Amino acid sequence: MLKIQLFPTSLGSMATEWLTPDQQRAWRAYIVGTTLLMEHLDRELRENHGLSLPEYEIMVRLSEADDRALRMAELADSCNYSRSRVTHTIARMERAGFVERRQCANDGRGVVAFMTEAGYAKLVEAAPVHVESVRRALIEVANDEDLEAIRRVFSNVIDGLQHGRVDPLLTAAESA
Amino acid sequence: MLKIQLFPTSLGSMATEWLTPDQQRAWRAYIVGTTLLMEHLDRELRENHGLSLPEYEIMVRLSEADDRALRMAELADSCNYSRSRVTHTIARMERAGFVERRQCANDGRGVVAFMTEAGYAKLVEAAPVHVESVRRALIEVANDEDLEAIRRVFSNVIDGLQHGRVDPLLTAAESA
DNA sequence: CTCCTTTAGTTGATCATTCAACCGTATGCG
DNA sequence: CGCATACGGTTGAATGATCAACTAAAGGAG
Repeated sequence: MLKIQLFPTSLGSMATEWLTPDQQRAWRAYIVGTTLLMEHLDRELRENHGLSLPEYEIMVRLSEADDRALRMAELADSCNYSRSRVTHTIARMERAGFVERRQCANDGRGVVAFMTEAGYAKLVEAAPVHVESVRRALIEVANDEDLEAIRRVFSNVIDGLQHGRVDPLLTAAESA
Repeated sequence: MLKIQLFPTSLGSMATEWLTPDQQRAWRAYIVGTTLLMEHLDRELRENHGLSLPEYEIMVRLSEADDRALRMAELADSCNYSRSRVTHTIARMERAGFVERRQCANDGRGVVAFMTEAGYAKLVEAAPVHVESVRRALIEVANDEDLEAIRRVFSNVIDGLQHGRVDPLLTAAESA
């Protein structure tokens, strides 16, 4: 029985390079580890602080911005979330009292989201616990070289995906 | 204006170690890179093959199993998905004709999901393209040492989270 | 053997995200 | 100046995931 595995075999018509066993192990560990890590961090935030991980990311970005405020599009860009997602998430956070929206002063199209005092207090409460979880789950099981490799690799991933060096439509055309 | 940043400051009552700048950069690159990578891989599978990333993961696990079949609980464990999620996802895949469910022969509680010929054909079609995307987006922007670091770190993450060495309730009790 | 606890999987309601369409505003070209 | 295009953000329906509760089957203790 032929099994699909992500290393060399005569699968498909495409002259494709499959992953080596080492590449495969790295990929699988990354996928499973990331699934567990995100679920763990999200569950802890929700149970202890009533925040989801995306809400936490948004609050971090707002807290770092001048006047704790960002345009919706800037917020979407910095989190790499869709504008629709940010609109829905900010609406929920506004209902919870963590954020308020105001019209942009110099661009009638724009909306600025800024963090309320309640939101800031919530982040102050949640951040130390969250960072501790990140440390225990990831930072403490890696050494400095490992972390530098992660930083370098995922910076390269960002470069490739964000700046169009990996374009599936383009690569499909090249193969044609 | 005090900004929340993930490195040392007098935030919170907990005697917490914040992340160093290097740790912070690794963490941020990982979070943003992972968000982009998952969105990219999921979008490509959906647009080109009508599969979501979780559905693809499930199909890979089934294809690797004896007789291309797994119990629902085994499937949930191997993907690190909840049983409820697996039930809903398998129901959708069954409606699409990629999977069939049967009663377990020697345990009346159990249900076995196995891949149909149509499902297998779909995976054969999708796998080379998906692997190529993984190669281009991640493997090609890392060297062998980087990949070994990723494998080691995320294996450690899995160990810590899956085998109870990071237990938020326990760590909270220890701090009390 | 009976009964209680645990396991396996499902169900349906709710929530969060995605998607396409929409509306209002800004910009730039003819 | 008017109009067409692009931008910014929102909306609501559809989809997928989560959650708590549920049912059926298995196992073990008394």
